[in-house]
Amino acid sequence: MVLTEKQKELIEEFGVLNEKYGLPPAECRVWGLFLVADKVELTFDEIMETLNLSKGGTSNALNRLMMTHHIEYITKLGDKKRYFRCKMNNWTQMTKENFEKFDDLNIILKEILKARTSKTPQFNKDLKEVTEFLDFVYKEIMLAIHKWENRQ
Amino acid sequence: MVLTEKQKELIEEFGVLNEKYGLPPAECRVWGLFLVADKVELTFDEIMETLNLSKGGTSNALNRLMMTHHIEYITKLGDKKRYFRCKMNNWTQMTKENFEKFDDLNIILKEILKARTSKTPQFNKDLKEVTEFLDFVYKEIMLAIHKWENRQ
DNA sequence: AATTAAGTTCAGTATTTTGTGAACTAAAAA
DNA sequence: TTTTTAGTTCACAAAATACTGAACTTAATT
Repeated sequence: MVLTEKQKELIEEFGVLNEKYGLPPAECRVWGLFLVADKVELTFDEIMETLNLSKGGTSNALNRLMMTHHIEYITKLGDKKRYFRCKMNNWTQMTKENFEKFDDLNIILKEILKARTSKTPQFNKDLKEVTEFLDFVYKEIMLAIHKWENRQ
Repeated sequence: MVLTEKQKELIEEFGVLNEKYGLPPAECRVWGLFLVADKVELTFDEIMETLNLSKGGTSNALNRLMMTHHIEYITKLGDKKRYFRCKMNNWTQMTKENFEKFDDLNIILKEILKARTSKTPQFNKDLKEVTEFLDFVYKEIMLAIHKWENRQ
């Protein structure tokens, strides 16, 4: 598969952004390829050749993307190959999970607050307010997602 | 400064969580120390000794935490030392910035959508819906933060 | 039964990221 | 003016991460 310069550029841009969130470069590029490619279904070899990845690297990236539910594969009768494709119906789920991780921070902050000395009342009050703020934002986000899911 | 086992544990827990978001371990521990310590103002040497960090490592961690506005320092007349402390009044700002980074993803997805082939209408429709979802959630989050900032 | 196809696994390498500690700077104290 | 204090800088070492490619597995085909 031949990519246009624009497609390559978008893959890299998408990659750099996701690397910031801890994904390995190869995995980002594979995910990005699914988003920019002119076809929806891609085979192992196509991905490997288009991105100049090794077999091991390709295998690893695809399996990680499947574990995180970003992609899936389908099979075709009388064909041994797998056809991989991007899952587009799980973004609200994915986003929800992301914000749940954001709530983990608040859980630890509340634990910290509970364990703090009483000798620093102003600090404790400030920290309490932070946890209240995070609680509030988290609830509003979940409400917003719920609102989206139940729209007509 | 001597820490209780509980304090040490909380520092590590807070550290592991923040390492997931790309912060170096030493920096996470320093930040965590400010959150669990029985004092609000800590000196360079206190931090270094309490966490068994090197001078360079301590200097680097403190400067990075200052650049990201997580901590600040005050000085005292007739005292050369700096007294570092955690900034607790910038969490709404910090949170806002975090969500702006979340919006960057949507900006790229919209670019990708614009550049896509017209031969994959279902995929394009799905991707468009993702961007609309992300738009919606982002707006609701900003609204929520605004609501919090303007509460009485 | 041998060969091919489609991928997996893993040892080793390359790269990047972190942290150390000694040498350095700049200001204050002796 | 020398010494001490408070911290910075930077070369190097250690550790973690990511990728490659060859050997392997499993199933299908010849």
